[in-house]
Amino acid sequence: MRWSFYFWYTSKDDPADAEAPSHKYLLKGGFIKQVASGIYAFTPPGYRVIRKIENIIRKEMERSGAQEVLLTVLNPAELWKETGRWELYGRELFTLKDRHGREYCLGPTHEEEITDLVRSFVNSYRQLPFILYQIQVKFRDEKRPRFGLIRGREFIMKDAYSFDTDEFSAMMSYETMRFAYERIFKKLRLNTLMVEASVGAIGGISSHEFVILTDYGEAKVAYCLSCGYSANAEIVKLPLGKQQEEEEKSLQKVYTPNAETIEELSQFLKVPKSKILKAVLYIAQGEPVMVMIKGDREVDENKLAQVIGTENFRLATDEEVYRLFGTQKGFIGPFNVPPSVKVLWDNSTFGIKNAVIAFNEPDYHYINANPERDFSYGDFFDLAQVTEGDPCPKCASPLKVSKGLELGHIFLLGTRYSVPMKAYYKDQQGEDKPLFMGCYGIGISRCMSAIVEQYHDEFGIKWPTVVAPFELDIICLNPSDQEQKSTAEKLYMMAQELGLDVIYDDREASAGFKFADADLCGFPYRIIVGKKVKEGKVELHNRHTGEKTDVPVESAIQVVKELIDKDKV
RNA sequence: CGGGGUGUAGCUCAGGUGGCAGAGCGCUGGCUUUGGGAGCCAGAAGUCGCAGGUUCAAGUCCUGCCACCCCGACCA
Repeated sequence: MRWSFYFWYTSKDDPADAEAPSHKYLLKGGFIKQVASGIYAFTPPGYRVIRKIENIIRKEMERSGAQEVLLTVLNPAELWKETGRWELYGRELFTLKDRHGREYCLGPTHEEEITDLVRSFVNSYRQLPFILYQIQVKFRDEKRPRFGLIRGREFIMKDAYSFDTDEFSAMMSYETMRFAYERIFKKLRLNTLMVEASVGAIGGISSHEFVILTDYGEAKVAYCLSCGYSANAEIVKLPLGKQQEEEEKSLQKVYTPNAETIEELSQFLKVPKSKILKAVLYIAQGEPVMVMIKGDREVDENKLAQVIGTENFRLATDEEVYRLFGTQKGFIGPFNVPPSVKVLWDNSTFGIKNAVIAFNEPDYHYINANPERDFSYGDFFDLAQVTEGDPCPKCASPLKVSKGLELGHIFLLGTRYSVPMKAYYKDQQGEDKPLFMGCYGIGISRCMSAIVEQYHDEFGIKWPTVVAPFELDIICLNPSDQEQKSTAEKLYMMAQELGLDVIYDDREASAGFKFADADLCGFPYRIIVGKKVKEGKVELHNRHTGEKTDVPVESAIQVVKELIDKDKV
């Protein structure tokens, strides 16, 4: 490709609205163009990267026996009504009507449609198992699109679905996909972590996420360096607190005006937050629920949802707190609690000694409160967010906690879709049985961002060779110099002949301009044709190592080809 | 959906207390340049997010709306 003819335009200024490195460099480097919030178009070089990622995924999917299909973007509402998801999916579903008033959605995922496809062809156990997959655009009206391609409302996804006779067979499909995913992320040069994930409201059986550790992700992952355990933080179980060995001091009532927050209380009383018992009031489906938890911990609302069996809850308002307890937030506690209030004790509160606690008296707290003597526990639950240093559920070593970005998710679904959609097969006894399903997703456009997050420096992107828009950039420093120009042209022809993905920067621009673009756009290799052509030499530059070497013109392309071939192994 | 912020040339931004619409980059033409985003000269380029209001006068003040970004709760 000759750059002077290529539709690729970079910017000298940092884009105003981009924070995450991937968002910034993809915009600045002219790989993507924002169309609306969470909606991006890909330019020719941007789409080249996407296609390379897709092809790596395709190859590994095919290798594991999955077969590619292409389902539709426009999904009729009827299918979604069969599984109840027309309502359940809620406002994230983009919906529309045709001229006859019939309802459709833009597919956010394709369990319904794939199940519909499969039930129309599969009748017998003899046809099972199999895995189908597609690469397609998905639409989700996200509450908050973020960080460029990282969370878009329109995005490219690979989604696969497995169909088996029973759970055991489905586990095999699941394992097949798990291994495929491990290979895919390795080939994409992404350093992912496989974490156990919540099976969530769908009631699946097993679920794993593939995440990279980055500040620009929204999942919280906990992992253990000594035994290798890793999981989405929301499913990490925390044990009952240890019995503290401390002399019980006498209970004392202390005037603590305006100490509404744990922070204020801790400073006012000069007591560590871990010595404070905090009461957090939620309203769940209209009913008050009080969570007692240690002051240095936060409630994990995913865990709370599991315990109370609904996701329909929120923090109580100041008025509600006052109406129930006759005092404001910060002064409520597990004493004389109205019978309508359900009290849940977090595991962390067990065994505390000489704690600070409020007993629903305005402007007063009690210090040196002790369980049994001054208050009594109720039932214990695991409700706290995991924090760094908490014990690993497997080996009890201190856990590490990081933000993670989810790139892939594999899920053993069971019969969640096949039963309501009547996707049955006849078993050997001639009986109808529901298909046993699994689903497996990879966010392809998100992977593009993830790669940039893992491979960049202050000058721009450093694409791994396997996904680089071009593997080699040939820069002719001074196109008006005939010798330089003809050398560059010759090298460009040779590179094309050897089948390299090469871009030839023949633009009329200063050297610095071309170097800056080369850095920003992230070509793994660069050949610079400059003054040294007089000595029969060009410079070879490696974007990843920063290494520069002079090589003879005749062998330059061969040298690069060998390096590229090595990178692709 | 709650909280915060931004909206002026293609891009990045400046425009106290209301008084002629600005800069840098980019773009067009010309000359000179070519190893780290070149120099000089000459130009083109605007519904100041939208609507209403206050005022002799609004980019600037007021009201409403919209869009986008960031922080929190959900998803690949």
